[in-house]
Amino acid sequence: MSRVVRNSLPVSLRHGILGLLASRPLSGYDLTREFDLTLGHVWSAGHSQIYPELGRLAAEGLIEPFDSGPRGRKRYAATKAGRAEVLRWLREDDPGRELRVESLLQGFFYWMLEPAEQIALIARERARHASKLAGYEALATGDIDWMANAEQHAQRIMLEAGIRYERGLVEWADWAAAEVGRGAEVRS
Amino acid sequence: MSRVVRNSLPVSLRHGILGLLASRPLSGYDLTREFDLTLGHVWSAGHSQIYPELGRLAAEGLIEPFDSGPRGRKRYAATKAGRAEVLRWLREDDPGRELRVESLLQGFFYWMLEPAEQIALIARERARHASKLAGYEALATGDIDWMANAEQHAQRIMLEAGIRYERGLVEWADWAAAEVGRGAEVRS
DNA sequence: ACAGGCATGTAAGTCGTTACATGATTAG
DNA sequence: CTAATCATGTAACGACTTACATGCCTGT
Repeated sequence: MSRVVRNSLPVSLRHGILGLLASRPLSGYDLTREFDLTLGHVWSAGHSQIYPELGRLAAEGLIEPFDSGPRGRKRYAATKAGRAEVLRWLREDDPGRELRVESLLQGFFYWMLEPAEQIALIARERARHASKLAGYEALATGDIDWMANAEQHAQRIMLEAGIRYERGLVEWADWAAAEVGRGAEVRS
Repeated sequence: MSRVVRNSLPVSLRHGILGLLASRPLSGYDLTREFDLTLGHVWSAGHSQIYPELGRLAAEGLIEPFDSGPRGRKRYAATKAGRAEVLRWLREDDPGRELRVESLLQGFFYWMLEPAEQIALIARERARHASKLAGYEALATGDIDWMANAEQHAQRIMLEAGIRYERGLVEWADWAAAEVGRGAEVRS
């Protein structure tokens, strides 16, 4: 009997899926789209990760088949145990895992380049964040009725996190470009 | 001949290591500490990932042993090819990989709980970010001479990214808590 | 008819975490 | 002398990405 106790803590993917299925039935394809569009700015997942996980969740009794549709479409819904697990996760699992922002990692090494080139790279980074910010803001001020229900409202609240985070980084990029100029001057 | 071309793009870890070794010789232990303390707020890595990667980088001629010290300490330095690779990475590889913030993922599902509990969880999240922010600000205003050289200055610039990002999330948490209250009122 | 999007899955390989394992040096 | 910290590594497992593979509907 080498039965291992199983996932002690991390595994965000399964809880992301479970959380979405707790409110309404969705197919693997739907979930993929949801991760891409909605949860995407804090956690991403591709379909090749989602389909196997649906299988595991079903095997564990946390979700169950709900119905079928055209083109082999299969929707799943959270079971009672699945919904309970989402609540347990929210209440008990304090994730706290580190942040990962690959593009900012490069910033630590910009100093190896000439100031002009550094400033150009910072501008590229600014553009990346400004573009995301614009997208989020357009969504926020679009024609969605964010107060329609609690779930919709939660999405609006999380969208605001993205807006503030991206706005912070756009402002940072402007500050950083000026700062690189200042540094070059001081040391010249 | 099934010689695969190798890593086309991602692989941030190797470039993080290479970037650090491009400025000065460091041991695996030093690198682990550096990832933990300095690069940590945008990219993390444990020693069990670093030691094998040092072996691979050495095998590829991007780094080489520099010297040895007590307790088996081995320092490596970037070779000419290694330094060139860092510059190529900065100039050509536009990372753009998605952001990952596990703790914010939970926010999408808070609506399943009572408003009072939601607000408590948001407070926990606020505390997490406020504490990080305080740490970063203390560092920034501490007694480090950030203008001492270009590398030091780059670290100050990246520290500012962390400060602005965490500040944005602290402010977000305050906004979110108020917003949850407002939502509960509207729908009651 | 055919293009585009819907829809599901598998395989191979890399990345990342946790746990295991060991030992040397230094400060108190 | 003994605890803390320095220091390096491996193993097992789980997470994630990219590529492969297939086929069905619907709108034009």
